[in-house]
Amino acid sequence: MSHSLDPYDRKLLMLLQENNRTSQRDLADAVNLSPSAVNRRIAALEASGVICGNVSVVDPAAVGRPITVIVEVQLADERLDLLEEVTQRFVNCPQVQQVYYVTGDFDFLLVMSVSEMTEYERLTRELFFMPGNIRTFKTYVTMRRFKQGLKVPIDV
Amino acid sequence: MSHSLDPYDRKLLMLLQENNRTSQRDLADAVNLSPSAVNRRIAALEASGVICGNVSVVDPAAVGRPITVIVEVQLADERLDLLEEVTQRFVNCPQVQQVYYVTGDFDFLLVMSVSEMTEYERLTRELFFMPGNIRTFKTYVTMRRFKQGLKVPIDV
DNA sequence: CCTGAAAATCGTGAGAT
DNA sequence: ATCTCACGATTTTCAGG
Repeated sequence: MSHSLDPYDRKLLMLLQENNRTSQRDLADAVNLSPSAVNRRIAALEASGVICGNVSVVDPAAVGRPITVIVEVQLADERLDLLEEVTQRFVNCPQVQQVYYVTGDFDFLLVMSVSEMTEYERLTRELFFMPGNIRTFKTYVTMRRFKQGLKVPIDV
Repeated sequence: MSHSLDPYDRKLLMLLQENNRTSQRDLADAVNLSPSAVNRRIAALEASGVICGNVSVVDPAAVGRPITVIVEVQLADERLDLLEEVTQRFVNCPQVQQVYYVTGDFDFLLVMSVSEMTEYERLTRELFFMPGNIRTFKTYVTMRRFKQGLKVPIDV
């Protein structure tokens, strides 16, 4: 695989995490490289998977999904095949934005984006009450999202 | 404000949430519009804040931050000025990706991206042990991130 | 609000250093 | 590895329906 990222790559990643619409010319100016050097580096970062996506961020409220719900899920049985089945159910649900499998008092933490609590209620039936393997779940409704991003800190 | 999004806008948002590098011509083909119509709509969506960002997604492991930690924070006092102070502390920490203020057993839920547990340990001192106002916090280390995105489901 | 074409900008490869 | 330059593609603007 590709070896350690040099300071140029890191700076580019920082900038692209802020705004990936910045033109390669401006990026070039910012890091003191030529546009084509920037072009090659970005291509390499994408090919190697360091950059694993390029997306627009949509304001949930603007598309009718103002409610973010956080759910702690506790499994009944951690057998591998059952775990797989549950995971798929979570991942395939479009309202589920994030699925973390964690150590501690519960097993999964979900972040969900819903339009109203009735929608969430309906989803709980599909996701948690369905067949089996889920012992309990705990719901937390967010009153406010103070920060929500995927930005990873990158040391220079 | 901008009026309700029509089906064209919704489709565009869906596509841009997947990949905002898709050329406006391809987008135009996908939604059956002219490229310039697509251009104007995207500009409007950005101006109105429906699209609130355009970012590259970086693989945390590839930049030396393989560990995602989830923290439940319980405050000692929910006085507004203290709350504000704590919030700022969380938001300003680069390792903190997400800050949710929630109802229920605890007050804040944080998602953090760190390089090692020692880094996390150091951050707990800055974030939670500092002056006052934090009663307790509970740490959950994620063994696996099955899904991590900000994609909002958009109904057509 | 759309289309279609013109104008400006940008991304990308070739060749040289 | 890099840069410069030139070409092709894309974005953006503008006239007209």
